[in-house]
Amino acid sequence: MQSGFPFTKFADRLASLVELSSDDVDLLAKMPATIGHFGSRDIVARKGDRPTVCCLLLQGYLCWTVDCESQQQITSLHVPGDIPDLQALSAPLLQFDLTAFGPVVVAFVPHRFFRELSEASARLSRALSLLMLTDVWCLRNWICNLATRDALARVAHLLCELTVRLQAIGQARDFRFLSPFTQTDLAAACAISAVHANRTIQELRRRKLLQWNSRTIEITDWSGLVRLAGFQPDYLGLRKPSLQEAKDFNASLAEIRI
Amino acid sequence: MQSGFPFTKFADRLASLVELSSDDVDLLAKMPATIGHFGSRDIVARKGDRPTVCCLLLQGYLCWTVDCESQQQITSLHVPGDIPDLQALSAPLLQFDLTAFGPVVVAFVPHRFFRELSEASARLSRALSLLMLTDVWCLRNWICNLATRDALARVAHLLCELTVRLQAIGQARDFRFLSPFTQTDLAAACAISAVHANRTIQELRRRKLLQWNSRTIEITDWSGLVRLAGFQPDYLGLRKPSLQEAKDFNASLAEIRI
DNA sequence: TGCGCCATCTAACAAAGGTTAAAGACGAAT
DNA sequence: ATTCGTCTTTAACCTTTGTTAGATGGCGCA
Repeated sequence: MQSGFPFTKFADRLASLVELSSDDVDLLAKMPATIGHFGSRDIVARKGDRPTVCCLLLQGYLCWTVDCESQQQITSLHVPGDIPDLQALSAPLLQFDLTAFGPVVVAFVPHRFFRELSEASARLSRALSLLMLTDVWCLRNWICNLATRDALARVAHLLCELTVRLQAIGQARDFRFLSPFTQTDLAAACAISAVHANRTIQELRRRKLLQWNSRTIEITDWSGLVRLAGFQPDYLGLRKPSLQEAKDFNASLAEIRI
Repeated sequence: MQSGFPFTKFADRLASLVELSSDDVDLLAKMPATIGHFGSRDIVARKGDRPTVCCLLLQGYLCWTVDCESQQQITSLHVPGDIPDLQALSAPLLQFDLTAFGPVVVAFVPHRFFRELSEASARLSRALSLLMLTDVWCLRNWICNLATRDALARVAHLLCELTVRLQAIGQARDFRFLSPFTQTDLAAACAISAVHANRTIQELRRRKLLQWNSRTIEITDWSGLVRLAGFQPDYLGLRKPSLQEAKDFNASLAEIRI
């Protein structure tokens, strides 16, 4: 299972951003990688580190976190296929902690490999740049989320983003996915208190937008959730109109139920 | 005044991050630039644009803004010497608006020039990477600021960051600087209402931490402001310990007053 | 000189969300 | 099966901040 696995995960993610040729995929297949396993809350890379490898996330979730004013704050969220520390490639001093949520598998890939990729293929170089850029877009959007939405819409928006990003890598096609996040984690991401996170989830449940039971989240009314959140996924840089696909899927679900 | 001016501004900024050799400065001096002037609230580059030049800020302030839920949100702040759209170099699709605050002078510099710089000098390449990276660090810190501090500390933190960044480029040495920002702008940056921004500023004045009159801000108690904000400037990546310098300066001021 | 515009300021009230504390619920380990 | 710890849920109360609306003040311009 392990052999070839890391690069396909990454190829899927890049393919969600740009169209890849078979030459590109051949180049990616040469990726040297060391596999690492982590448990929930393990810190994969720490503030102050100067790693010479990037973390390609294969399974689970990684978040950039920071202990600020005596509470942990989540500043971004990464799904399999992402390389959270790609932008640190040429200036590898970490200013934040990279924390695992749930059981996590990563591939450590030498910085050198990505530099060689960039030189070997203009398209791959562009793809890597886009990958970095979407992280920045996500950060600005995260700021916008915290700044302009109330707790309910904020949580809804986070779940919309998570769903679409999972769908872009072929997961959560049925709007259902496993989540290692506790309500306290959700609170740390959305900058609300844990108690209010609970109130908010219950309100989302009451509105029949989702179910969230014991580590499984299911979005039961996608277009309702999108409307509540004011979610516009263009900032994710995704090639496919996942939202439209999703709407179609949801519509078909609705038909079945009627 | 115009000739040579753009590159010195930029060299100052890079020198705040890494030590530059005279060769590096010679390379920077070859920077081709077109000067542009903008008025307050002008949009220098717009969401959806695909520019082939970067914006080197020479005078005034540029902010990345986004109209989200019918209100303008500021997601980052840039001072002279910064290149707000440097990270868009290789994937130049803009997802946000770059807005001028106050009268602004920029130098438009072709993307090509920065690619050539990176190839010509490893140190300059590293400096450019650091410049991009500090933007990302600032974004994560901005998230942390919105998420973990109340309005008073949030405003204090923003002013601390602004002061240190200005000092790093040789401005605001005496903790006094011109500001084109209205209280409404401050509110848009800190995600508070304009009314509350006013209350907050008055509280900062009442505590004798600063004066803010008709476009001029003066920090009158730097260490008090730093303490209130819980400000730790390491995320700015600055080479010089500006904070220490500042503390010394403030201490000397205090002595004079006694 | 006076007008209009915009920024600042003030006050009263309303709403959203934080805090504390304690009670259930669930799962893992013994 | 029991116990422990963590996660979820509930309730009461309180603080911060938002909202609305109007007053004040400065500045450019006719």
